[in-house]
Amino acid sequence: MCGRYALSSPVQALEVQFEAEAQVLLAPRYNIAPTTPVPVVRNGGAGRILVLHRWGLVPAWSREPGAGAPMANARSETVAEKPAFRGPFRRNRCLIPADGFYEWRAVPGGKQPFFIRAAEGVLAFAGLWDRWEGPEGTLDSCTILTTAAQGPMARIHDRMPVILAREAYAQWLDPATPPDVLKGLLRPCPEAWLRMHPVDRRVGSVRNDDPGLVEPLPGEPFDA
DNA sequence: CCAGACGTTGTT
DNA sequence: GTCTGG
DNA sequence: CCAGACGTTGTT
DNA sequence: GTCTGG
Repeated sequence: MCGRYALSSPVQALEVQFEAEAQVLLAPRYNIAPTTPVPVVRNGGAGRILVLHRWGLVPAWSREPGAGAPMANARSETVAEKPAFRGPFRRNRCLIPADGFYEWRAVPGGKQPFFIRAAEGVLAFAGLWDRWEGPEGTLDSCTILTTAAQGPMARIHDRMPVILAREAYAQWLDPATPPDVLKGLLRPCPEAWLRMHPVDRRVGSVRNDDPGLVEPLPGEPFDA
């Protein structure tokens, strides 16, 4: 699963890695939660753009945005069939940049959060977006695809975000890519792309947002 | 035909 | 919007 | 994802 | 316990 992540890389670095034109300014964020606006890379009029979408998909046919359960994630195994995701899977695919993401492991007496970061550069989550239009205006929203966790990740949690290689960005974003090719991209990424370590429980509260959240927790036994 | 649903996760 | 259930 | 809230009535 | 907010 992926329900909290961090992105502090400068927007210029994102423009280079994703070959996209940023249409927003970004402040560093170390505790990004569902329902907040997040940067996504998607096709714009003339090329790739980096824009903000609400994290938690609101389908175009929703009666009220915010009604119904939050859809921060979509299972990659069923995304092509589920009514809420099928349309966006065909037409509205996006990349969601992240330095890394948090997962919580149940331990006696509570939950221990871990930060799983990119071994190098910035991660690209596979995402979908949709546009809801109501009387009050337009809401662009997005969701992060998940897949089975593999390797050391699996000791913390059984799901993880789909993370794409740079070589896959164009295929994922191209509306003409056949569904069977897309499905081939929806796999757990190689273990070598990730590093992980326990972090302070402060990350649990979304009110906390500082660089200390992603730092390794001193003295914490780490057998993941 | 119309009405109603449309999601994931973790925990028990 | 599109599918399912009645 | 976790943290935090969770309510009505009548009176001013 | 369950929903809402971030």
